[in-house]
Amino acid sequence: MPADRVDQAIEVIRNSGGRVTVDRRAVVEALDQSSDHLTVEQLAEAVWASHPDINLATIYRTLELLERLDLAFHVHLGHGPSRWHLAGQVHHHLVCDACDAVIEVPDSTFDPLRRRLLKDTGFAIDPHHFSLVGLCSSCAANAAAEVG
Amino acid sequence: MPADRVDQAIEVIRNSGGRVTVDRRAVVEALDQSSDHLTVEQLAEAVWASHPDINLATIYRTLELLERLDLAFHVHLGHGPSRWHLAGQVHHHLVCDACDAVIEVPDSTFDPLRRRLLKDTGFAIDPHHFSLVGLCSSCAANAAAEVG
DNA sequence: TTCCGTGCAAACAATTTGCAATAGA
DNA sequence: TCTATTGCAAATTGTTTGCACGGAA
Repeated sequence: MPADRVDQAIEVIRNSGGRVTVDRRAVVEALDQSSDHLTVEQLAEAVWASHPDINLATIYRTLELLERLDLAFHVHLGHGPSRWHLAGQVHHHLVCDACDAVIEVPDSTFDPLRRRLLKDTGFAIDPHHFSLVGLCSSCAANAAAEVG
Repeated sequence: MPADRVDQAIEVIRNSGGRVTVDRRAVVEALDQSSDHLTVEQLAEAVWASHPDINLATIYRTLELLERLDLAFHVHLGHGPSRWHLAGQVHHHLVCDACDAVIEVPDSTFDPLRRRLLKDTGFAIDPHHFSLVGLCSSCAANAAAEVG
């Protein structure tokens, strides 16, 4: 039975020479327990639910550390602040420009595009840092209704 | 012979009820003459080359106006400030995470993906506001060399 | 003449940083 | 102990806004 994601991440921090602190564990736990694509503000609130005294700068610095160790990643979804998630199942985000809904799609959806871009331009899409803006089905329907 | 992009944009502003000012014309001209995907800072420098007294807030407000009239658009390319371009040939951007190179690809490259997402999720990708992060061919080669 | 557009400076949001105090290993 | 980590407050960056003045229509 493998240790959970939190313990695994803590081990990576320790093995990399970093110190395991209460603050760092709290940030990793909050990331692990919350949904995907949290803003730093949302993450901070989750952290503060159990550890109200952890400083916002510490959360930023911990996220920076986690990203350096490939334990967490951030993406820019449309406008607004960046959003964070623990490493795990790779997937991508469709962000509705009208209602801010986030739709997740599996990485494999992009395989044909990835192959084509690699062949045409040599460019390798980063599977971690990736989002598309547009209209979700209901907002697209509304937009069509307004025009028509 | 159609009027150029600058005159066309000015006409749209006038017809929409907006006033045609020296400042607005200067911003449109700078956008027209410069390369695509300018940051506001780069745009401001282009504007200031001929009109040093135009205020930065005015440039921001003009860009907001142009976007409202579908005359210009901004995209978020990877990290950093947003980047602007006049309406025109629709294309997309591949941004290298390592060297910040921007590679343009035609809109048609995304047709299969667009059809697939529309079919699978009903999501309609916005053709204007779209970018992919990854590694350009030379940086990907370097990364592979370092690992291997 | 009538408002729209502008300059200016201040507010703002997200994020980063310097430095002294603190606490892991 | 020794130095990485933290708290705090201030600095930074990119962008927006309030308000009084000036200029397009």
